[in-house]
Amino acid sequence: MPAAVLHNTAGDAKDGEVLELVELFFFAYRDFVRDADRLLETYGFGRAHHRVLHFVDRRPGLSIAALLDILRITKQSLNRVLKQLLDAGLVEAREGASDRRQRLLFLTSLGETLARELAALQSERFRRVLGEMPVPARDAAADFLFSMIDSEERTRVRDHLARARNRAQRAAEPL
Amino acid sequence: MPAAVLHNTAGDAKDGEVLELVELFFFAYRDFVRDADRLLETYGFGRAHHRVLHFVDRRPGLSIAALLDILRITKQSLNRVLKQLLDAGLVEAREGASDRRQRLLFLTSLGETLARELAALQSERFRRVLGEMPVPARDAAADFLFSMIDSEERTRVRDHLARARNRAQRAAEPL
DNA sequence: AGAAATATGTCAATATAGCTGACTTAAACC
DNA sequence: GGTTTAAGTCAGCTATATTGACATATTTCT
Repeated sequence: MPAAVLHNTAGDAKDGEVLELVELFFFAYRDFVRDADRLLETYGFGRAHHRVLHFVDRRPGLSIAALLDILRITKQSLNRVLKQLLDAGLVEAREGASDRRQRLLFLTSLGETLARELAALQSERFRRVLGEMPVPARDAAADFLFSMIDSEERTRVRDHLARARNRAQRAAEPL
Repeated sequence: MPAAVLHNTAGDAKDGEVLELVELFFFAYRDFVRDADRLLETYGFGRAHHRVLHFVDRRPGLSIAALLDILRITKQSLNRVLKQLLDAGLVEAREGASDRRQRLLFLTSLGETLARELAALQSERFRRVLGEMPVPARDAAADFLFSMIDSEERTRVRDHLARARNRAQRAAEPL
C-alpha cells in the first residue's frame, strides 16, 4: 500500500513536496494523539496527564525537576496535573533517599495499567506502520524522527532513551 | 550522521523499540511546532492562527466548511481566530460566486508574507532532515507519515493535497 | 554555624484553544 | 413556501499553559 505517495523523484526536494511533508506531519500527529485522547477522556484526564504517566512509567523514580526538564513546562502547570494523578492514586511520590528534598515519582499498579493501555494504543499504530514498510525503511523512520528533533535537544533525548533502556534492563535482569 | 539510532535489527519490532518511536514522534513534533510558535508570538498570534493561515495559503478560496473539515474543530472555535485574522488584515473573505452564502477565504499580501515565513521555518527543518537522508529513504519518510494517518482520513488528506496542487488554476472550489 | 543555593509547593491572575448548546440570518434547494 | 444549508453569534465551560511572588525544607558551601 505505501508506494511513494508524494512521488519524490530524486535530488533536491521541491517546495511543494516539502510543504506536503509539513502537512502530513501535522495530520499524522493529529491522529496519533487522538487514540489516546479518547481513552483518557473516559477517565476524566487529558493529554497532560498522559505525558506524566508515560514518562513516569518509562523512568520510575523520576524527580520533579527531571520531569519538568523533559516536558518543558512550568512547575505550576505540572503541579495541577500531578496533584490530580496523586489524588486519583495513579502516581506515588516517595522521598528521595540521598536528597530528602526530592519527591521521586512512581506509578501505582493502577497507574501502570492505564499507562500501558495508552502506550499499547500508540504502539499499535507504529507496529502497523512498520509492518507496512520494508524492513530497511524501518531504521530510516527512526532516523528521520530523531533528525527532526532540534540538534541541541538530541543529547537530552538520547540520554532519556538510555535511562529508559537501563531501567528496562534492570527490570529484566532478576529473572 | 543518521546511523540507525535505535538499532532496529530485523523482523518484528520489540516493545521497547516501538515505545522509543512513540517518544521520538512526540519530541519531533514538539520541536517542529516550536519554531513557528516563536515567530507567531511576535505577532500576537497562536498555533490556531497558524493553521488557518497555512491552509488558506495552500488552498485559496477555501470555504468555512471546508476549513472546518480539515481542522476538525467547531465553528465557534474557528470563528474567534478567524475574526482576529480578518481584523488584522491577513485574511479576506469573499462572497461565493455560485453560492452567495459561502464566504471564501483568501490571504491578503500581508497574510501571504506571514504564512510563507512560517512555512519557510518548517520547510527548512524538513529540508535539513531530507538532506541528511539517503535519497531512497526520502520517499520512505513520506510513506511513513502518510501511513501514520488514520486509514479513514487518508482519502480526505489525499484529496486535500490534490486540491492544493491544483490551486494555481482555480479561483474558488466547491467542497 | 550561618549563608546561599536548590527542590518543591502554592497563591493569584492571565491567555489560548478548544468545547456544548441555543439561536439568528440569509441563501439555496425542491 | 417549507426545509435544508452556510455561516455568524452569544453565553458559559474546561484544559492547558503562562508569569510573578512567596513559602518551606534541605543541602551545600564558606
